[in-house]
Amino acid sequence: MPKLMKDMEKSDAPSRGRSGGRQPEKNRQLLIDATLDTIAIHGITETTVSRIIERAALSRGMIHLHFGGKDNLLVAAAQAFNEAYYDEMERQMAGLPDAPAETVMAIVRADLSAELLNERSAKIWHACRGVACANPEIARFSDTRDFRLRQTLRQVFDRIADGEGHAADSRLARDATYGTLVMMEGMWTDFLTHMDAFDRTEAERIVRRFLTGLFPGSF
Amino acid sequence: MPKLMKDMEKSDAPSRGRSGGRQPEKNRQLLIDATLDTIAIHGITETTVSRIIERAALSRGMIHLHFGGKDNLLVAAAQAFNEAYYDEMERQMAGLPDAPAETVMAIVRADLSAELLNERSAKIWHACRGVACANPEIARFSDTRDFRLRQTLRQVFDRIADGEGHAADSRLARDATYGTLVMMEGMWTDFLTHMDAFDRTEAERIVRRFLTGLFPGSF
DNA sequence: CCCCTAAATGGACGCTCGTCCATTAACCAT
DNA sequence: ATGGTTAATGGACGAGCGTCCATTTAGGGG
Repeated sequence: MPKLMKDMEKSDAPSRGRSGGRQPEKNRQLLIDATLDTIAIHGITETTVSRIIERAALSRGMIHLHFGGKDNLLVAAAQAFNEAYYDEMERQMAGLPDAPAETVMAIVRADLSAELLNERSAKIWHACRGVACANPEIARFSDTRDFRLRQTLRQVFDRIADGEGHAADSRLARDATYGTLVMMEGMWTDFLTHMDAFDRTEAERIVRRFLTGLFPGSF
Repeated sequence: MPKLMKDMEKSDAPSRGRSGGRQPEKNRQLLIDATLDTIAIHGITETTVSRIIERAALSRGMIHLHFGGKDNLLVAAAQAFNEAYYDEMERQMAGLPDAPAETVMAIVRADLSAELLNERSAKIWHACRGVACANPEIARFSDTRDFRLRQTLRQVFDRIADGEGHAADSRLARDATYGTLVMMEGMWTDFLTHMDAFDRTEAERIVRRFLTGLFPGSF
């Protein structure tokens, strides 16, 4: 059937035709993207091999060839999703001044930004969380996300607490970290069910109110 | 096969044997319970008709007989789950003094109590949220839960804001409502993935810190 | 006591799932 | 050109899904 494009330009990259040729890396990525799209559109329950390969416009056997099965593909998709989250987070955080309070708010703002929190990502994130209960492989990636964010926030809050001289309240930085994370997670959940009514400005203001209460001198 | 217990005591209720007889209401409830259990144990993806009827120890046709199909059973189960949440919430709130701040903290404490927030309920809640994206019928019940909690909290926070004289900050009660809800939702999510490390005391303290920041005179 | 209604059974059905493999097509080294 | 290697195809397969219905069973009214 793919009789078209016999020998076309093999211009820019070595051993990589424009299309119709063999491109295992590209097809691998195509499958991952198609999987994430399908989860976002149809939900994890309705994410089937047939739907994924239809969306990727590839043949049925590709999943088995590149991933060895549907389960492994789901794991790879979850991993790719989490990496994309961090890449975008770091992109938004690049070149920021070193002011601790501003760092925290930048993290919050990035986490709630349209690039990171949107219909597609919220649905995928939620689906990953759901299957993570039964799939330790996927749980690992979801947890990594939490862990890195948690680490970063904790360090910054420790600095802020030191700066304000809250030696008396040993649990302050810890509570700030947990409270901030929990608020962001709750907002992702809320976004999922009230997408149209969600207001990023309002969401950010509420987190700031929380932090103002804990660190009056910094926020 | 159920040849046992031909005619036993038909004591307390009219036309209702102890067991082995015909009890449509009881079997309906049995199916709902079995469905929720299966979701909690195996996850929504692995919740099949076969597993449900196996757990309920009923025959295959019962689902079609009582609910007309698996989908309707899931809706009924989601509804029952939400009703159980509110029943328990009201049970814990019964006979409380009318102090506004105490009412808020009682709601938070109840929402985080072992009776309402446990492995089973967290998993079911999460699964319901997930399918709610694709199933408007289930979304209705999940939303009802939010709506009633939101209403109640908002009223109480309005009273508190009035009492403290925060007329200048028109968004205070609103932000307090949204922030409290979002924190509770985030904690349910966090509970799901870090069940062993979850600490109800700590969780409650963090919400209180948030509210102390907003209403220093009341919390 | 028997019959009628409704509850309950469980196997048969068609369908879709995920897996796998025999085959074909493309690329590279010779 | 040719042969070898690997990407890619798509249909076949058995298993399991949810639905449905012919049949059996229980219970109360005639």
